[in-house]
Amino acid sequence: MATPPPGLRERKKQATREALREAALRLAIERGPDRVRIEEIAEAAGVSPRTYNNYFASREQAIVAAITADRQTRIAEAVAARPAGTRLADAVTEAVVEQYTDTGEHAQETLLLITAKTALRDAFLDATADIEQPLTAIIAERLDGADPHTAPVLAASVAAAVRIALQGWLQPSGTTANVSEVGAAGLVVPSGSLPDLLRATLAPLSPAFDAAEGFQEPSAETVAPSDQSN
Amino acid sequence: MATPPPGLRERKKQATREALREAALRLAIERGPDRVRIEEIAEAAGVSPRTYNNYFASREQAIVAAITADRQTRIAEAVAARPAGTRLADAVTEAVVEQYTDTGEHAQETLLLITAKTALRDAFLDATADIEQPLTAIIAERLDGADPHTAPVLAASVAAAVRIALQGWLQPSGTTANVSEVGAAGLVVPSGSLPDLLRATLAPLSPAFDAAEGFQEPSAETVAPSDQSN
DNA sequence: CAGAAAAAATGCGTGCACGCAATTTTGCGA
DNA sequence: TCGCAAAATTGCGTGCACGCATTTTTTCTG
Repeated sequence: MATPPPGLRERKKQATREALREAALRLAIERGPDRVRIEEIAEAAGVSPRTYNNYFASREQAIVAAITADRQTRIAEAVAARPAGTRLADAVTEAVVEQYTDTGEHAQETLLLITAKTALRDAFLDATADIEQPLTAIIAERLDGADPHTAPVLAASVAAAVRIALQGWLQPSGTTANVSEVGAAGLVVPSGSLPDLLRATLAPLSPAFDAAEGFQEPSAETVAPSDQSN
Repeated sequence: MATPPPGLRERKKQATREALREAALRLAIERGPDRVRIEEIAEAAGVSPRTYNNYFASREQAIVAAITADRQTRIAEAVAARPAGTRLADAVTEAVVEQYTDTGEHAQETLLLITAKTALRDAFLDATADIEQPLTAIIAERLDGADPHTAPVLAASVAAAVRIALQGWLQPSGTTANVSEVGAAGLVVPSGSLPDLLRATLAPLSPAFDAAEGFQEPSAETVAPSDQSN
């Protein structure tokens, strides 16, 4: 897609970017997030400290990028991979769940690291916004012809929902002094499975997706057997 | 509710906060956003530079706070002010529109200032997240008894949608270099009226709200008191 | 009303994000 | 193959965000 020759220059940039984020993560794990100086990260990646700042705006961003790296690429593919007949809501939901279920090699170790420092956790949560752009594109494609506002809003809503889910997921300790009570019932699930939490969090948005799709095709009831055998 | 005496200490804090943001905005307008040193802001507010940083994490945040200050307070009230019979989607939408339609005294001047510098624009957009918490509370109240996940997600989605709308609204002003035909009186109001834009952007979320409300009352369970046709 | 405890304000030091301008690297066409 | 223009890298300087320890202010108890 418009990148048969990805460009040699661009390759080098991506290589540098990867080297930087890998170095950042490795050092952060080795000696703790606070004991990593950007000078060391830059050196480990073979660039100057100033160049490091051309790639990442903060130390936390670099570290977190090591796990959120190609998420934005995979998310679009994952949605596109769903059969065309699938409800858009389901396609997006399952694609999102898929992204956060991989449990990469050092994912556990990294997640533990992130929960430790607040700044890292925030950076991690902010990184969910990265899926917004790809999602907007893929949703707009499926909703071709609908109101131009719809796709961006739905994509942003999904990103926001994911952020909510992750927020609640890695929150077991340290509560927030809230001014308003949210009911006497149980507030947040105590760190159940992340996939289930994501599904539950995205569920409230399904009607919006259905309506957007329905507006697309006025006829034919969408009563397809929503079997998610995966 | 728990604040008959808002606390004398808390009052002083809010006063200081207000003094800081007002000073920040005034100085930013007077001499441009880049020519304001935090030392001056602090001095104008009668506190030390270090104290300033206890209130705001960045210069941009302080400046922007001057216009987004009590938005989070007003938004909840605005929703609550809507008649009980109103669709929640409409109540929220109109409440949001109301917040961004006031056009305060120096709003025009300030908006122009914000469009100029990218950092300010970003801070302004990030400030929309402030309505998330109040919205969550008020929505959860109206949806009392529903899935605990719903309210936070809907609130976050609304905030995201508002951000999208604002983003698109103050877009055309790219760089701050070329001023060939924009003119001095050229207010940056590209895509029609902001209220309409907000409504259009929030529209895709309405089905989600409707579904949430419908799920609330499957069969007129929740007793509606005497008719309050107001 | 005194004295202690909690909370905020302040000073200081450190690391760093980022603008700017000079330098090196990369890509492209003659 | 040889420049030349665009893009990336780098060094430098400036302001500043934020942790930490100290001092001042406010609130709570006896």
